[in-house]
Amino acid sequence: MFNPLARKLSLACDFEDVDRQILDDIISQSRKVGPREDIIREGDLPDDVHLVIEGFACRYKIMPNGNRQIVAFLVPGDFCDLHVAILGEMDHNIATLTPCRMVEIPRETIEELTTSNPRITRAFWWATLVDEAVLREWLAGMGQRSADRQLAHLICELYLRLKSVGLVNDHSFQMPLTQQELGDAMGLSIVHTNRMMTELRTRQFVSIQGRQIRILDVEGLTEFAQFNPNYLHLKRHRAPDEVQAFFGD
Amino acid sequence: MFNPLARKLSLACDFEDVDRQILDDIISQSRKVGPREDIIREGDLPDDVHLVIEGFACRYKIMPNGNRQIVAFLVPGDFCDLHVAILGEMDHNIATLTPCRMVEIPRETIEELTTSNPRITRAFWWATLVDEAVLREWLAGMGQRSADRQLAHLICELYLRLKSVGLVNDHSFQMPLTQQELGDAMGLSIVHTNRMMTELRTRQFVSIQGRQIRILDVEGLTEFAQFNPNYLHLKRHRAPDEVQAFFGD
DNA sequence: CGGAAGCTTGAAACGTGTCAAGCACCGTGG
DNA sequence: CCACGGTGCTTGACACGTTTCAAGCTTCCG
Repeated sequence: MFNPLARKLSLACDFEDVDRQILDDIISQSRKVGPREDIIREGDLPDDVHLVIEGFACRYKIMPNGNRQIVAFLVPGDFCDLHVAILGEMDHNIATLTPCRMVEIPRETIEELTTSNPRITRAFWWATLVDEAVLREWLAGMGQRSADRQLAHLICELYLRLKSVGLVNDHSFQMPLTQQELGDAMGLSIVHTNRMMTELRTRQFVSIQGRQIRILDVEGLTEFAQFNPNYLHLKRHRAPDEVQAFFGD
Repeated sequence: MFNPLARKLSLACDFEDVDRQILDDIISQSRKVGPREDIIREGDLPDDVHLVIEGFACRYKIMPNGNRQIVAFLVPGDFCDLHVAILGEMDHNIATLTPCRMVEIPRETIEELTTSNPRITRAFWWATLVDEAVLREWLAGMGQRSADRQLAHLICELYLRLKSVGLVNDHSFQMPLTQQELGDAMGLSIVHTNRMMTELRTRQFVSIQGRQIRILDVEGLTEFAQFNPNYLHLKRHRAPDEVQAFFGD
C-alpha cells in the first residue's frame, strides 16, 4: 500500500513495526474529493483531522478585495489541520486544487495516539514544525527574491517534497498547478508568473509537457533559486556539502 | 513580579496555582543581553530554550546578496526556540534588536514539564501554533497588501501583542524598531518604509515621539490595515463583531 | 564639539501590475 | 465529425509602485 504519510514521517523518526501498522490503519479509509472544493473554511472548528493521500490542495486566505493568497501547498502525506483543536477556530481556508483522495481522522484517534505513542506524537509535531519552517522560507523569498528566483525556488521545494514521498521519477513529476495558482502562492500576477515560467524554460532549467514538469538542470536551477534544502529538515544534522546528495535520483 | 509568559499563556489556558508557580520559577533567573547580538545562528543545535522577558528580538534569514529578511518579531513572553530539539538544526537566526532580558531554560526542564503538566504543555504548543498563524498572516500581507497597509497592519499586530502582555498604556507603546528593521520585516527598502511611516502620520493614524508610538485613530488604522485579529488567537471562538472590543484600553 | 546613526526628501530607473487581445487545447453536443 | 465554448496560456503596451542613488538634516552621545 502506498502510504505517503508513513514515508514522509520516516524521515524524522525511526519507527517500529507497531507504528507502521498504526500509520497504515490511519490511511486505510480515504474518500475522493473533486478539484477546487473547500475542505475547511475560516472560522470552522473541524471535528476531524484531514490528511492528503493523493492530489494537490492548498491553504489560502481571501483578502478584502477578493484576491487570494495561497500560504501553503499540501501534497500527499501532508496534514491539513492537525492541531487546530489547540487554537480553536481556523484562521484560513483549505481547498483541493486537483481531484484528491483524503483521509478524515476523528480527533479522538489523534488524541489517543498522542497520549499512547511518543514516536508518532513526535513525528506529528515534526511535520507541524516543518510546515512552519516552510512558511518562514516562503516569507523570506517573497520579501527578498526576484520573481524568477522565487518561482525557481518553489519548483525546487516541490521537487524535494514530492521526492520524499516517492512521487518523482527521473527528475520529473506531476505539477498540476495553473499559473494562476502559482501566482497566488507567490503574490504575483498571472501575467508575470507566465513570463517567469517562460524564462525558466528558455534558460533550459525546466521543460513542461502538460501537467508534468521535468528539471533539466538541477544544479543550475538550484543555484539560480538560491535553494538550500535545510529548512525542509528532510534529514537530521545536515552538512552543507551534503546538499547535492539530495538531488540524485 | 512581571511575568509576560504567564500573562500571555493565560489567554490560551486556565491555569491553576501550581502552574503559575512553575511559570514564575521559570523566569526567576534572567540575563541581560545587549542590542543587536545574535542569540542563535542558523545551523546551531541549542542546548537551552530561550525566552524574551524584556526588549525586542527577531528571527531573521540572511540572503546570498547579504540582505536580511526578518521573519518574526519577538517581544516579552515569546519563546525563541521552544521546539528546535524536534527539528534538529536551526534554519534561521535569532538576534536581539534592543537590549533584552532573556531566560535560558535547560532543555531537560522543558522535557520534564511536557511529560508531567498537560496544561502547560498545551499552552506551549498553543504559543508555537500562534507563531505559525502570524507567519501566515505576514505572508498574506506581503503578497497582497500595499506597503502602507502592510505597515499599518504590523503596527496593529504589535499593538495587540504588546497589549496582551500589559505593555500598552492609553493606546501608546514602546516600538524601538528602526525604519531599517521595519523595512527588513516587510521586504521594503528603508526609503519606502520611511515614506509609508510619514503617510501614516500625515493621515493622523499614529504619532511618534522617540521610540514611543501612539495610535490616534484605532478604528481608522484597523480598517485601513484590513486588520482582523483572529489569527492571533487571543481569545477562543471569537465572533466578528467582538473585534472592536479588543481595542478598548 | 564632533561624529555616528537614523530620518527625510528628490529624481530617475526598474520590476511588476493592469488592460487588452489572441491563441491553444480539450471536452461536449449537434 | 466538426463546431463551439470554456479554460488556461501567451504576448504587447503602458501605468504604477517600489527601489536605488544621492544628498542633506536631525538627534544623540562621547
